[in-house]
Amino acid sequence: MSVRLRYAPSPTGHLHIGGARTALFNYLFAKHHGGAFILRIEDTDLDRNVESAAQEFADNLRWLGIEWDEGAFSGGDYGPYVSTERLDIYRRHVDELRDKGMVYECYCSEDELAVQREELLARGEMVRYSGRCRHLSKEEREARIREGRKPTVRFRVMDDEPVAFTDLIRGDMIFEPQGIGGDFVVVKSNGIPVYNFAVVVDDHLMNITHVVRGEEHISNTPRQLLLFKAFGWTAPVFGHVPLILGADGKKLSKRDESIIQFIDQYREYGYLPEAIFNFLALLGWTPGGEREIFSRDELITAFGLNRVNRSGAFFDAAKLAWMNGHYLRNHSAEELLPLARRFLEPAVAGWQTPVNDAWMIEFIALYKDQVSCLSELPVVGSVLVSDSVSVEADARETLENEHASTVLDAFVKLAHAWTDWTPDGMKSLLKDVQTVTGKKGKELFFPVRAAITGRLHGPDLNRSLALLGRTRVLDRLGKALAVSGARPVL
RNA sequence: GGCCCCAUGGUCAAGCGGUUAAGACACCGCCCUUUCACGGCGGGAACAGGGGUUCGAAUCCCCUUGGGGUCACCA
Repeated sequence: MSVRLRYAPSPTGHLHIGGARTALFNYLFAKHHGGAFILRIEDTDLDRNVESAAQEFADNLRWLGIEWDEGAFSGGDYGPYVSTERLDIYRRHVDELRDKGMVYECYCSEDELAVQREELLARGEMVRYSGRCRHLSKEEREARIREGRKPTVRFRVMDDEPVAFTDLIRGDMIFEPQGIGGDFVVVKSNGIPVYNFAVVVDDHLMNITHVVRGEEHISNTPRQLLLFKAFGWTAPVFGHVPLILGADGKKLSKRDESIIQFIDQYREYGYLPEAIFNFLALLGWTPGGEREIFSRDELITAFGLNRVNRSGAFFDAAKLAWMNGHYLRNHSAEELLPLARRFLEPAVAGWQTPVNDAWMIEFIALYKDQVSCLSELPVVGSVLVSDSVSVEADARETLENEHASTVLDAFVKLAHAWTDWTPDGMKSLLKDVQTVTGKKGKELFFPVRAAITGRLHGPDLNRSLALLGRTRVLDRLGKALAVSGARPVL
């Protein structure tokens, strides 16, 4: 039988790196085994559902290159793929358990439950439901209904034997019946099933063979296993992946602002999906060996749950930045243009002469090797992209130096008549300046660079000059000359 | 607190009884370069502690310590 895995988020916010990583592991595992990857929306918590969140999940998953074979927003043979569209399915299954006497209505209020919980917690015991409504008589039930109480439906936990399963990542797991927490709620008082119930029904009906999810779900597993058993179904195989940790060493909280953790944010900063894909795959999993740059197909080929780590992993944004830079360097400026355009166009919006694609490609080529994301392009290249450039202290010092004025004066005079403003042309121009002034090396290049960019460091000077163009170069040289004072040699 | 999970450098991690304990990110130094960046070379930096088992433990077992997850009518 072919393998089927799913990613089943609840649409309560943005896709974050933890969720993306879970989706990715499911995807990689499914594809590795030639099986199906499914996207299901688990929206049983009506209060927390966020409009358009599901759509946003789908968009970001697609952007990352994590495509699903069936599921929400694309359909398939096992739909619907959204919990709230499956309510009647759940209802039928609750009825089935009720007929078997395996569930019962519970009329305890949330306040009453809270009091019991506090008591148990204070006593240091595992919180478990008392079973108070387990054996209510018909009269007692009717009395409660008359009080206006809306019941939940609880699953009757028979605490006679431990629940065990073999986790694909952690090995054998055994839960003593006491550790399950007593009869648990399966349908909320609003008639909507609880996640733990819905996933079981959905996973079975959708023929899910492997459930790969975060470690925080470990304690849910025995309850779900009990449900599978109650229905007489074969449970899927489980694999619990380690948590992604924040700087504090705790499970990454969506409210933790010390770290950028939403996929759409990385998208905004101009990260490449393939870099995030690669990075996330290696967070908590390793193919072994020393390599760490892998294409999507290579990851699919290499992936396996057996090499997933068991301990939590700190999310190292600096390494992601490095990896993204690596991918940037491996793309040509032409390839990057469509992605970089939205960052560059606003940056040059104030320019009198409109910049064309060729200009932007050359600009990208000049700077792409030193940035870690596309949004940094206009920042590192600000001296070429802005019309008001400040002169840094060391650059000013250079300009005030004696030979600077000599070089600049010669440059200006030659430049006025110069027609070839290409990088090669600029090379010849500088050569001529060298010939005329006798200055070379740093004495030649530093003053020119300082004059046109206001700083001593930057990318290739010839190309920078060509990009700036005649008008701007002449304009900036004029201003620089005012600083250094003319010492003509021509 | 109960239940459960985890433990190699600052971080990601290789290692599965015998290694000088890989590699990458970050950091530092040198080289390349007109400069910066890229790149190359080099450096500092780790097996939480204690008991076993064994000729021999980072590797296997136990305990301690530390960290984490979870205890909802949330997922």
